[in-house]
Amino acid sequence: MNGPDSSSPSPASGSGTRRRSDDTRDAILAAARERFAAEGYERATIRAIAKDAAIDPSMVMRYYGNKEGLFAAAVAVDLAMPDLGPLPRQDVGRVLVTHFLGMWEENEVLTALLRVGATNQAGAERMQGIFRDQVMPIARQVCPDPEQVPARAALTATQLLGLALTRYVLRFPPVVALAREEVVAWLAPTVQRYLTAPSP
Amino acid sequence: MNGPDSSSPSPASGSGTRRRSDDTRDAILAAARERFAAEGYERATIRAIAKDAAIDPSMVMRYYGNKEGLFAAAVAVDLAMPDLGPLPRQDVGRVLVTHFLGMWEENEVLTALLRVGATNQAGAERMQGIFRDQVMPIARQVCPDPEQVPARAALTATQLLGLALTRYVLRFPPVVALAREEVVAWLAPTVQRYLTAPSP
DNA sequence: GATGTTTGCCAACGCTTGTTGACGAACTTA
DNA sequence: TAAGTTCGTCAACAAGCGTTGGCAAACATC
Repeated sequence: MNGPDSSSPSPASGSGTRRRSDDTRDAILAAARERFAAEGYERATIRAIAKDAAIDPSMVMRYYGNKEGLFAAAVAVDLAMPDLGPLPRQDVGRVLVTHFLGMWEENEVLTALLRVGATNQAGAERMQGIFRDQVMPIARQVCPDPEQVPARAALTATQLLGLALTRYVLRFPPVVALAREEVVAWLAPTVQRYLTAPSP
Repeated sequence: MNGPDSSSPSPASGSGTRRRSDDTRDAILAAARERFAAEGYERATIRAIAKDAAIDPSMVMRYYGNKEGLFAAAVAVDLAMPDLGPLPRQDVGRVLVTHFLGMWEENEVLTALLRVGATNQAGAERMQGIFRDQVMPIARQVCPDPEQVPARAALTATQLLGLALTRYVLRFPPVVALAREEVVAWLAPTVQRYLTAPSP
């Protein structure tokens, strides 16, 4: 049998011997991430990704089934959210904005996901899932009223994703020009207020 | 001669007789706006737009030259920014957020532009132009220090575009669920601070 | 009524896309 | 060494794309 190899044996994970083709698989994923981040879903063609990875386009199909499967495999996001429990309440804004900026600048997957999410339904749903599973839980740690958690997490998302959009996707010059500390100094109070301040 | 008719005689403008084909032109633009807003640049095909407008695809080419020309003609954005001069300083945040929300909900062109801007270079540059020509000037009316105008306008853009992104493009459920008054109540102080508060 | 222009449809072009299947080389196992 | 599996290339496909040019009907002008 020679299917699309949907049972990927987690090559990077410690256990399991590394297969001979895993270098190729990794090269494909790296190229895919780069293309998706730079051009979005439709314009990142399988042929271009294969060329970047220096292999034949049909290999992409064999290892990831189809383009959708490649995208799903390429963008696996772990925001690695910090634990806000043992933190002074007044620091959560600064810590979150700092963490968010760091994450975004070292990880092109996030830009890829945002670019794709803007035009692709599957991409948008993926982002919704990340928000629900990784952002809302940490909001639950600091929100005064549990009932307000979704709304407060949502407000935080508007500010942080708006920063990512204008800085890393649209690249508005004055947003790009801001130093990281400036961004933190301005945005931290906003996030702080959305998460912890009493309702207006 | 029978060129792409680049000298469009502004049919809707009061002066100038309305040509026989202007209904077709308008139908094309309306269909294009809808498709671009719903699917982004690449997936909004000329064939689909023509079908929506109930005409032949070749008509689109004759009237707008090519797909790029169609996009340029379809998304002409006027934010109709209010004059902040005769306004109490403490009201600018609320007025701007309210205006922004209204604009965005009655005008699908804005969603089209944001969706396209995320994957298309021309779209991103168009957004930069709107920010530069329509947003920065009104920031200039209320900013204390002229030198800080770009940065403060940029911060405002991160918040407002982040709201548009999560509410109208990605459609995060908790953001969609917010009532307009809630959005204004939460975001107005943020915008107010970005534009008028002393630097942090 | 004849002439020229405008409006629209039709058929086709060249190209790119995702995707498939056959086949040889490289490697593994016995 | 022999058999079987894995890895990779090549050539091709069907479909869809933006785009083009020709031609017929509708209209305007004289």
